[in-house]
Amino acid sequence: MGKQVTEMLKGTLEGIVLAILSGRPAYGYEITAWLRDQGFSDIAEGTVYALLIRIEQRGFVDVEKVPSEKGPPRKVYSLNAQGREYLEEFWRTWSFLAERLEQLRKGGR
Amino acid sequence: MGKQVTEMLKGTLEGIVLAILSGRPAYGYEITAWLRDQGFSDIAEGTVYALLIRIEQRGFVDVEKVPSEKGPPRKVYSLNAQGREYLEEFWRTWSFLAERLEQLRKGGR
DNA sequence: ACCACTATTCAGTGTTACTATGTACCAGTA
DNA sequence: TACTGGTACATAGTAACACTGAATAGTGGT
Repeated sequence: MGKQVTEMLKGTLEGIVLAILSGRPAYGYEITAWLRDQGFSDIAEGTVYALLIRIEQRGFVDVEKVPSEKGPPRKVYSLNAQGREYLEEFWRTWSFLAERLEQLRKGGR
Repeated sequence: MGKQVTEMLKGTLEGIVLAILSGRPAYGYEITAWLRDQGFSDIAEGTVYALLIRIEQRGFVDVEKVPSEKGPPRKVYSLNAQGREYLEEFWRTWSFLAERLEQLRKGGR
């Protein structure tokens, strides 16, 4: 999609994935497919997996290995209490930024 | 303000500054002060100056040195045609991201 | 002479997403 | 048996960007 999105995703992709997990548990391959479906056409698989490992190490998610009918076992991630707290902080930060951007767009300086 | 904002600003700060310049020409010190005023409390001066040099090298702005009543001369930046084009692309990218984020926030997965 | 404010610059660091590749498991088919 | 394709995860190296911290420099007031 271009470099602009790539840079903008820094910081927000993490929130996006946490938001997805707040709805229901999911695993990497599934998340990647969903993102592509939503128009994030060139998010690399490696990016998602790296991100998942990161949020696991920070303690935002619980992990469970679940056997798959097709292929190797899935690592299913679910948001825990700490993750929900962090997600709420993410939304506050996002709101702050989005409000200022909208003001700027509407001709404000 | 925390690391979350810092990461989220990657890619958007550039758009913010371009949007500011689309209103009227401005110089670094002024932009930094304005940002701090808007609640971006810990955007480093160095960050803004580096960004200005970057967008200058990409050809998005025209630069003019203007003597200041107090202190060294100002480098006044104004958005040129190429910059306006890039800014529009920025808004499209931002909209794309913002829409998906809002959907996610409203419980959609 | 010294300090505060204005104004710009730059070297070094950390974080994050991308590229590219490798590993591995399973089902269908020639 | 060997091959292909879809599923699923991992990782080393790279690029981009914002931050830290410091340096430089001009002006006015004490």
